[in-house]
Amino acid sequence: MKQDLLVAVDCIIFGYEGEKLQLLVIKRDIEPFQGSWVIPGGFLQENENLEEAARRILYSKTSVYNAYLEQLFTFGEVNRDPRGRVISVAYFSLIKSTDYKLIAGITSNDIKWVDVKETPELGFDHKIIVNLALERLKGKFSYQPLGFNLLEDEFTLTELQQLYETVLNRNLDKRNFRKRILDTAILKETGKKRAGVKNRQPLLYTFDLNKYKELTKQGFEFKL
Amino acid sequence: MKQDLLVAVDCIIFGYEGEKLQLLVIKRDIEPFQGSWVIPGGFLQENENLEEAARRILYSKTSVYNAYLEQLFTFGEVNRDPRGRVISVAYFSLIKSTDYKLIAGITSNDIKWVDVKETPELGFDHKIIVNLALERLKGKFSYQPLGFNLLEDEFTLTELQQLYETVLNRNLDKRNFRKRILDTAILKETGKKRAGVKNRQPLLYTFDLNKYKELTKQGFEFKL
DNA sequence: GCAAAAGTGTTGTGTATACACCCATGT
DNA sequence: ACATGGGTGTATACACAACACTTTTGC
Repeated sequence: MKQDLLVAVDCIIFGYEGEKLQLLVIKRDIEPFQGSWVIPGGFLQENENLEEAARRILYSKTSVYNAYLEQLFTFGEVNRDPRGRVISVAYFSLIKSTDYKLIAGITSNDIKWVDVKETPELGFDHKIIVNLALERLKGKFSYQPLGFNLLEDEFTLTELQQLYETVLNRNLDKRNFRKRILDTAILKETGKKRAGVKNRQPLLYTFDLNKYKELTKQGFEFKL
Repeated sequence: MKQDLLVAVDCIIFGYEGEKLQLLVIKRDIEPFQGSWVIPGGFLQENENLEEAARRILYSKTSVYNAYLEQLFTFGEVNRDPRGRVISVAYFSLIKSTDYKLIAGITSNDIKWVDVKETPELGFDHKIIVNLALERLKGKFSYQPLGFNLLEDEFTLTELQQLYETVLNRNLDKRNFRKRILDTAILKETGKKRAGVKNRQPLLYTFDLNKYKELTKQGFEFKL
């Protein structure tokens, strides 16, 4: 038994900065699609699992290892790659704002963040892949607290709300948002305030992962 | 570039009979796991898409071609197959009750339906795959009207409710269930009644696919 | 007429939404 | 003192959950 095909892993990497949801794209330096922007990917190695491959690719572009990572979908259209048959297992990842800033610093000509609302044309079928990732992200945001993976460890409620508004693409009521988030009790007050702002200093919160796990076990549901 | 691996497609095939959710399993006639029960699968052919492969496998075991089919997950653990590296793209499928009966008729020693609550040990990592499929099915049932894919074209509200109770694994209130289903208006009365029962004859309904599509476009949400 | 399942509304309870003003800080 | 965003409570509408009796049919 032999198959004349290859298995690749592609990563949709999301960041959040300037109240915009950002996507990491790289410029291909070889054919096919030389010079086109694409999402980072690579071929699966013999001794690695799919998720390991995704983390390897993620790390190679961002130097981030422990980001949120989730399998999205597997694409296998016969003609999706002009070189031949390539099956692509797509993963999507959420990068913390602190890490985002480091990556932004090493920006070169062939790697950059783009606002997902202004995504350029992408090589292969990567536009389709990204669109699916966006739908999934939006869907998951409504019933799972993923937002914390895109912010810094400590954040204000307003920052969190702005993130949700960006991803869900609608405005949320400030008081209702705060009430719901605080009622679920998955946030912990740090007692600190963000200083150096030109108005009242907002309280800083962290995501209480243990509390969240505990609640999840009890069949708790988060919805927004 | 060369990879020493194979891509397989495996199908979790669900049916519904006797108020039980059923899973189609086959007995392997070759090593590895010879004599074990497994879910149907096969290797991806060069000229077929992933979903086409899933349909081919589905058809080869059930003679059903147009069942509900959805990609579930891709499994790629390094040692999941003793023969070597095999990536498996899993699909799950829902078989109408009418088709179920045909398949049940051709039951042989090496293919059978089993109640998912009494699934035997399965070869490879298929138990894990089936469990994931069950979770996904349960999840989707709550917010997408998939039930109709497991019943006959015409069904009674009680039958529909029993199906939901089986899949969701909890009891539902009859009046509330009927109210909600009928309020969404995705059902059409046929005007017919099911005769030959030893009590009052229940009305028969069909799923109104067009209405459902229309409502979905308007951002309607189904929840149970 | 009896057994068995079909069919049918109302009421309370909790949840989601809409909404406006005062507070702290920097300039 | 003024501009900027932070922080807070209530009233209303809506959705969900609980609940029991009458009707039809076959035997």
